[in-house]
Amino acid sequence: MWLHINPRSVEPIYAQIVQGVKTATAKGVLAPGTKLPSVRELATELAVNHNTVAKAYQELERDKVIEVIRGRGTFTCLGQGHAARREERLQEIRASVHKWLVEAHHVGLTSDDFLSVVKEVVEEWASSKGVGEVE
Amino acid sequence: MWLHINPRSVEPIYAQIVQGVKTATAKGVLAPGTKLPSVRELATELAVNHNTVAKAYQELERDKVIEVIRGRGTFTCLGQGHAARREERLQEIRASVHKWLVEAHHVGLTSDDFLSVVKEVVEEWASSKGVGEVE
Amino acid sequence: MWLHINPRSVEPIYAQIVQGVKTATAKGVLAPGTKLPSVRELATELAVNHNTVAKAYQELERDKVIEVIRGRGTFTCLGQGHAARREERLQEIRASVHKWLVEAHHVGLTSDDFLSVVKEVVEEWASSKGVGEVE
Amino acid sequence: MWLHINPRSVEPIYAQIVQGVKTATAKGVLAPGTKLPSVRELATELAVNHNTVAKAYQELERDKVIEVIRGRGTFTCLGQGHAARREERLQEIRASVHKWLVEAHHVGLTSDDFLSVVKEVVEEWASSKGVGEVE
DNA sequence: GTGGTCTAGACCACG
DNA sequence: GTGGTCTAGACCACT
Repeated sequence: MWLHINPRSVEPIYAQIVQGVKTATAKGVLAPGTKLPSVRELATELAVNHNTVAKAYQELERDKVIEVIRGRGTFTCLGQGHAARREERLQEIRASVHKWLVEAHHVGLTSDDFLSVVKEVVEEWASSKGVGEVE
Repeated sequence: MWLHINPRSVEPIYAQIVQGVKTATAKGVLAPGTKLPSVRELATELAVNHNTVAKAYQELERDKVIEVIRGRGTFTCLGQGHAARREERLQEIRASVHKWLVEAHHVGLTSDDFLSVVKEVVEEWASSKGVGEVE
Repeated sequence: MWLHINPRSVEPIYAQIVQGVKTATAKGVLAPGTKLPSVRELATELAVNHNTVAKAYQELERDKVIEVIRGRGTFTCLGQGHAARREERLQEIRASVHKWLVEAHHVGLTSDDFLSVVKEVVEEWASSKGVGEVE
Repeated sequence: MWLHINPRSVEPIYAQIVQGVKTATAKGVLAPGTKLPSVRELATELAVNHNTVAKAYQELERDKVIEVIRGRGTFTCLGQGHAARREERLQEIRASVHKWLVEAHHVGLTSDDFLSVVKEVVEEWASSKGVGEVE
């Protein structure tokens, strides 16, 4: 299964599902056009309430990550994402980086240390992205 | 004032205070050993509930960013932070970077674009850090 | 083919069929008395469930847009519509206009802008109506 | 009360709330910055579940019609709406007008009759908008 | 007291 | 069987 949930996390379950699906589609683990499990299927599989999954799916649909085709089910979108929210996201990214940069300094890491960590994650991402991708 | 709060933000106010103090100390705007306003002073100044400020101060004390000296007041710490929570923070940073990397991809940004944004923020930070710093 | 269905739309498929047939008859693309494809024919052609087409045909028959002659097939009606439901429809139109007027204001359009858009659509309709019309 | 709900309507209750608040703000019945009743207050007043109200408020917040100020409550936004979704809305308006134009013809109304009805609603709106408005 | 999240169980429209 | 909506009641974080 390409999706794992931690019900103990502070992160809401529905948000974990959203994040998981976004990650899977961005990585290519879920190719564009793939059918997702139904709301109730995924709910039983993850042992959560179906409303929780429904909320996640609705948010994903709003973000154009998935789409519902009436009577057939839910599928990952082909043209993933739209640039409309790009600037919005960039601001959020900047705020987040700034925040973690401060935290890093408070545990004795330099800006360079911080950058190394980021690069590390990006590289790990790049390599994992290859796996299972169609392209 | 070196601290600004936005009650409209999704970010909890107490977290904004924590973040603000950490930023100010990391930048050197608040030199080590500086006296901070009392809980009630800061509360009236920011027009927030004093419990909110108290919660922020508690968290800052736990993170060894500030220390309370009974009868004298609250002061920024000398030794900035401790390495104890370093690994914990690193994991959080990795999780955050991963998350935003996914979001970046979903608005059509490449990993390189993402890295550029991060570098940009880090550089901006480095330059602003110089200002007002004692070191 | 004078009828196109989009299974991705939020609009139910049966409603799209109803709307499509109504548009075609109103425009004169389907002259009064024209034979429509059978439920099963249309179903296979549109690649939808035949229950869906049947539901659409039932609604169209209720609205006196088409009539079923047993053993012969389904035909578009001669007298286009009846005034019985007129007041009902007028109320629905008013509600819809009101709703979209509000939405228009919320994206910064004035009432005049709104009216212009409506006129534009009406004119476009008038011109397209001429094509293929018998009258 | 500026908000009335019909639990028997086909329209979902949460959508009626959304529509009601949007109408009230667009008309000026709710001036920008006005405090809305809390989720639970409104829920008891309308005799619906608080989750239903919460869903409506969340949608209104996503549409930037209202905003939540932490611990103080929910308020109508000052700068109402953003032009970002304007083209999207215009397309929806066009589709809706087209649809109702067809329906109008099927009950024997001409395009001019239709336009009259629209104008009527717009004028009624304009006059009611004056009432209670600050401007 | 504010909104946010989650569960459990129900009903409905659609295909 | 698909998702969408609603209720009732619970817990939690924030102010």
